[in-house]
Amino acid sequence: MQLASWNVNSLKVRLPHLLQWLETNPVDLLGLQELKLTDENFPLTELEAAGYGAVFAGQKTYNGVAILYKKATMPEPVDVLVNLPSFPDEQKRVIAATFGDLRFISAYVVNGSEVGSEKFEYKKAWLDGLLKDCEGWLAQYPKLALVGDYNIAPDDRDVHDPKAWAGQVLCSDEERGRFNTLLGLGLVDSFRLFEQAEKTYSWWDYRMLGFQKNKGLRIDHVLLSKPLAEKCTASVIDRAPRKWEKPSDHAPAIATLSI
DNA sequence: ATGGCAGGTACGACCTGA
Repeated sequence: MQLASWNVNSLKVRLPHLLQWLETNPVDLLGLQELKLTDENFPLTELEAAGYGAVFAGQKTYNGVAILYKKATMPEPVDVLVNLPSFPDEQKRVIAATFGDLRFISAYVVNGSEVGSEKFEYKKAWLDGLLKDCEGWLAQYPKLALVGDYNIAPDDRDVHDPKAWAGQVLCSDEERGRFNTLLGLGLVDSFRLFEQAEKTYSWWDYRMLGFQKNKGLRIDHVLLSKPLAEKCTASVIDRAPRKWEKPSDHAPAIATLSI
């Protein structure tokens, strides 16, 4: 089976890309972030026509997350949870659901704007809430996947210009420390289980020809609990849709599991 | 050092993203 994550930066604009991508990448579960639309505008009809069901938590203008599941291979979702129990939040950044014995979570971690800013404090507090809840989830669900836009580049290999980004938002010790704490709880960065090409990123700035110059960061991750990581046979980032007309600034991350 | 691009809101100019 395949588990994936994609920050689509407006599902309204990116629906054609999503449908096209699913045609060639019929993943079983897909976490989406930055829907930027309300629930009544969620394109459920179009996705169901493509063979996918969905659970979603939308929001006007900002944020919004969803989980798509392939109806042919996945059981119906149960125990749907929106947002973090440990961090009450108006912003829709987390959705979780159970498919059989697999707990799948799609997360849109706070950006943080600038180290030291109010939004950065919100990011740290939000991540602390995630860490707290994750500890409980891992105890409850041996097979757990936490995918999403983490807005954290875990180490310098994940940054096109580590010197320029040193200490900056997405790369600071405070953010990386929390990411490592997450790994310490028992999650595995599936991407690093395998040999990877250098300078593989998942996000490129729209400006300054970021993609053309490969000035990117790897901030979108598929994290797996150990029982799932043991079954993981591949983990890649698909740059292809970043080359399409009017792309999202993020590329999808995909893990393949032998289950 | 700065701004650059894109989406949304709403129809002018601003907010947010990373």
